[in-house]
Amino acid sequence: MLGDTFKALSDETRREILMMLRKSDMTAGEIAESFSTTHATISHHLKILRDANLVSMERQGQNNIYSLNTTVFQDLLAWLVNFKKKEAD
Amino acid sequence: MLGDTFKALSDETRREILMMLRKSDMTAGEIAESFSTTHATISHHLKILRDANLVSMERQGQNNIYSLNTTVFQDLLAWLVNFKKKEAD
DNA sequence: TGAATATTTAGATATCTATCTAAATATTAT
DNA sequence: ATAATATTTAGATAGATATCTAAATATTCA
Repeated sequence: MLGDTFKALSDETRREILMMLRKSDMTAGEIAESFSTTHATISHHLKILRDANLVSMERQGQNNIYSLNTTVFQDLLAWLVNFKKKEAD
Repeated sequence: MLGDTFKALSDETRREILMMLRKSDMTAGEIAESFSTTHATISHHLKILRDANLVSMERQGQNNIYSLNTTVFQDLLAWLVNFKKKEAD
């Protein structure tokens, strides 16, 4: 749902997480260490990003590895472009 | 702030308001009548859209006329495109 | 098996948000 | 000036959200 995408993107911490994941995949721990909040809080944010399909997760041993999921960004881009197109009519 | 944009867009009612304003400018009353909520509630949503610079308002007699503000959409588009560009590096 | 490590889940709390009703403000018309 | 109309603001409330601590789960290693 589009609302979930926007809601997920409305939080600064989550946007920063996405920015970090542009460079490379990261474990939950690596992500969490970049912030001053607890790991539990970051885990919560990661769940929201997962639910919004903005990231995907893969278990690798003890680690959960997170990576960027570009599909939804494309959907968002499509929504915006379409929005502007109709506006031009 | 980008967060305000996403926050404003995360609400379904507000997205619908923006959709309506693509077709033509509207008074607060006209907008409110399209929803089953109270005028007060719509007024609240309109304020959030105004604060996020997604719409602008002009007083005309007894009416407040709302219109779409495209600048922020462009900013958003730019953010998204830039996001994807860095990702491709 | 049991300890150590990585991560998530549960439960609590404080803040934020969407909504309502009622009141306030501003404009027009009688 | 008073009433009617359009809109917003104030105050209240229920539900959502970000954060914390503590506990649970899963995996690795000695």
